[in-house]
Amino acid sequence: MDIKRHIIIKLESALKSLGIDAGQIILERPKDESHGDISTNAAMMYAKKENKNPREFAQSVIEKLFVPDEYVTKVTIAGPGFINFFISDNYYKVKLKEIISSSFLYGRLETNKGKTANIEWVSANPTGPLHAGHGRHISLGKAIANLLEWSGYKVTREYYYNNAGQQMESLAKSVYARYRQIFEPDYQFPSDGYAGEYIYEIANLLEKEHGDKLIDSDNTIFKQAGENWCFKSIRQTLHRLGITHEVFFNESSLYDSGKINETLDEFKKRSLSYEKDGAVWLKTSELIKDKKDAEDKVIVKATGEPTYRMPDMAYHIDKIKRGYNLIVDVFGSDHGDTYREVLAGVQGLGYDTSKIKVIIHQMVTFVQEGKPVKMSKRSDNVYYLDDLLDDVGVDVAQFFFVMRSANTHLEFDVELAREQSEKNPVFYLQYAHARICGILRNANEAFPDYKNSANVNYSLLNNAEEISLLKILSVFPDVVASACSAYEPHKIITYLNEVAENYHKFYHNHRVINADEKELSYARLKLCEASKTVLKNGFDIIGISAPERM
RNA sequence: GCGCCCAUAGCUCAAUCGGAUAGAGCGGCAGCCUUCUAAGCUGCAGGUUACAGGUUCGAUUCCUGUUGGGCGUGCCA
Repeated sequence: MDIKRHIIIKLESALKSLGIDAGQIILERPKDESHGDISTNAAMMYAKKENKNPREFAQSVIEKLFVPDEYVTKVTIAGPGFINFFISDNYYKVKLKEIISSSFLYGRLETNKGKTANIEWVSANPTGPLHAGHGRHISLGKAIANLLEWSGYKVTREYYYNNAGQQMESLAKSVYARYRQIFEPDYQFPSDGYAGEYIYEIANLLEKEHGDKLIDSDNTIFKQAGENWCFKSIRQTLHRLGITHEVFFNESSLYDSGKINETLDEFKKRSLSYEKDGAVWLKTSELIKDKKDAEDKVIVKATGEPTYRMPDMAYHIDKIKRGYNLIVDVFGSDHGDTYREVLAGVQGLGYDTSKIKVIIHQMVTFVQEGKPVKMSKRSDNVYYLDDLLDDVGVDVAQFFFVMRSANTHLEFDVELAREQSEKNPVFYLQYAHARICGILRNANEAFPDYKNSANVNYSLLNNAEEISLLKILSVFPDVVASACSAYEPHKIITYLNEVAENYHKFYHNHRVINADEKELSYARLKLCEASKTVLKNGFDIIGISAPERM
């Protein structure tokens, strides 16, 4: 039973009997209770086309709706011409049964069932551990991947791995220098080297294993040791956050398979590239249409080496060819320009880029006592993601990173995040869950036969707090749908806050377990179970745990 | 200079393809624990949605301009 569908069908047939072939009808959940449970602006939309007074037109629509019926108790016209539907409490009790029986599946959608999605994110180069600033990117991607899964996609999580180029040479030189300094403290550290403390650690490992035998070795072993250490570090941090990528796509494979040259040839063939100053340029100024004053970009340097755009384009072509229904890229705002170039190039070669969705998120500032701080525990003055996770905990970090809309700058209050108190917004939600778990534990003792009770009298749930809790629980699937289509997991958090608020109010006003009123207790316990389900499922999407005790 | 993004309560942020009286948390003030978790609940105060125009039944949302901030603007990735 889907009430929205029910109402849409009624509206469509009402409009039809007025001679209007309705296109899309938009239903909303009004903010104000007095405006009913569901409202539509359809009358205003079509009145305009028909050149009629919206309120009068709404009235003629209502006359054709044939309400009240089993689930719709009342329909009113309000404001400039909204049609407001009031839904019977009985409907929500049917919903409650559904929530209980769906359990961990409640909120999972079929919208994208049978479709595949690829999401690529993190993709940090193996030149050092992840730092705190990476956190937003990582947590956001994790939550979006979860959202896609909840909407029905079969999701492939992918990491674009780049262990080539200047950066790796620099890493090798850095490791070598630290290694050699063990024996020759005055040995010069390269000016463009990685100053991080972890380089010492890698060097020490090499010394432990090989002594001084590597002094005359070439870069290879240092590069390998550095890469291995860094990549292991990255994966360990990701593991702490519960992230596993199914695919690590190695950039170098694009060279090995000849795809870079292939792509380059295609550009030439289509006259989308030209040579100038010894380099090859892509005509991005012509290819990019939605940005003013776009300039041409170099894709092959005068040295003969492709710039990063080349493999990026070949990579996207590869992903397109793999046939996903959706390809998601997550980028920080510092990559805001380059993705346009890459997509424009790919599109220029005739590929359909409409399936590629690029999520751009703004940067993070870590704040303490109201001031932006460079948090560092080490000599290299870097606040690593592991340090942040140690400081505030994995759940809190994940929550804070996903809490806000991605396209606005995020202020991460480390002080607040560290606080294990009611001030911390994570605990408000988790506390509601733990509270429910406590009650359910008590119920097992108070009513040993509760678990086996088949017939629960839901009609006993009649208080204002019970009804509004039921109503909020019933819209969870809609919230998942809207969060997913907008790629905005923070919408889930906003919603869960409403759930927790309604639950706490219910809890505060009504006692659940009461030996004298067994029937009522059972009904309320079901309401608790449903609340727990919604909270738990929501936590799963945003990627935090659901504690049973706090 | 140019491009992209942003500007909402003292602070951090929401606001359903443009909807009805712009909402939460924190901070401030005032209350509620002999009953299932007080990490909770209740009440009060706090706004010209940066500014100026425009579009329309209706604008925080769309358009133009101005101001202020973030990020780009490498033959780095």
